[in-house]
Amino acid sequence: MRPLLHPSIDDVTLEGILHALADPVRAAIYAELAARDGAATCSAFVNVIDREIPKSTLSQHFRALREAGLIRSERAGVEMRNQTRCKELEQRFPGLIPSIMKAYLVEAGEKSRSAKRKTAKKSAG
Amino acid sequence: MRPLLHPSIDDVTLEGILHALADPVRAAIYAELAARDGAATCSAFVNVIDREIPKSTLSQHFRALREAGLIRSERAGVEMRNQTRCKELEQRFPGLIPSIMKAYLVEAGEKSRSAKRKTAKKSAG
DNA sequence: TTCCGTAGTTCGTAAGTTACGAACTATAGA
DNA sequence: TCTATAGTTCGTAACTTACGAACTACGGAA
Repeated sequence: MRPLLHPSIDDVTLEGILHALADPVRAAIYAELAARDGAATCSAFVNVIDREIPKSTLSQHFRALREAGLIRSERAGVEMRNQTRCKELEQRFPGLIPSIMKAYLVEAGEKSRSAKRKTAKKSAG
Repeated sequence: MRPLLHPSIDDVTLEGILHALADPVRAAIYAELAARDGAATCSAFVNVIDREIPKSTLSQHFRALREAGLIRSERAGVEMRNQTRCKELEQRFPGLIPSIMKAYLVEAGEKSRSAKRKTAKKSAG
């Protein structure tokens, strides 16, 4: 098992960040992590989107976020504790992550509204 | 030749934007287009990065930017005029594009500084 | 009109990337 | 030492991307 790789903040690239967050599963994981105070395990995200994510896939997503410099992971017993590197990232690219998260929430809001409309239609029809 | 496809601004997704701008060639094209006042042709970007980009590849990059909703393209005689959709995008995801461009310029600044250091070393050595 | 040149698109394919199940490693606790 | 839990790695099939060759679209000259 190769050791966890965390790039130094100076080696974090815009390209890497955008690529990592361009995936909807990773964006959901990051948004959820950012919304929490502390750290969270990987397996807490098995249902972060509508369908269940296989754990090998989830593991790859965490690796992608980690190697892009978005999160920091450390082993704690049998599980893994993950947290965002938001302070460092804010220093490196001021305003970037907050504006992406804001856009993420704009979209999440639209989705939940359109879901509600569908539910309303169903119960009306 | 299929007609140019421009998504309605409401159909523009964060995922699409991040994916489009996660490519360094497309980010460079977009940044360059955003820095200009008016529109520019595709072929103006053959050398937007250090090496020359084949025109078929360039064409695909423009399509990607267009279909992500980042630019608007229209035929003008034999060439194509491209411009950003920055005002619409600003309405849809306030602050998103400016903060990505800001981060892009942070990195571009770092690169030019490290290139200068190399040049200085060379002429000193 | 026909021919030619320029600008850009499409297609085929080779190379690269991603997703996921099966098999594995690491750790805690009985 | 055995078992259970959490996560990783590997192999492979599916998907995506890059680029050359061949094409389309248009303008201008003859």
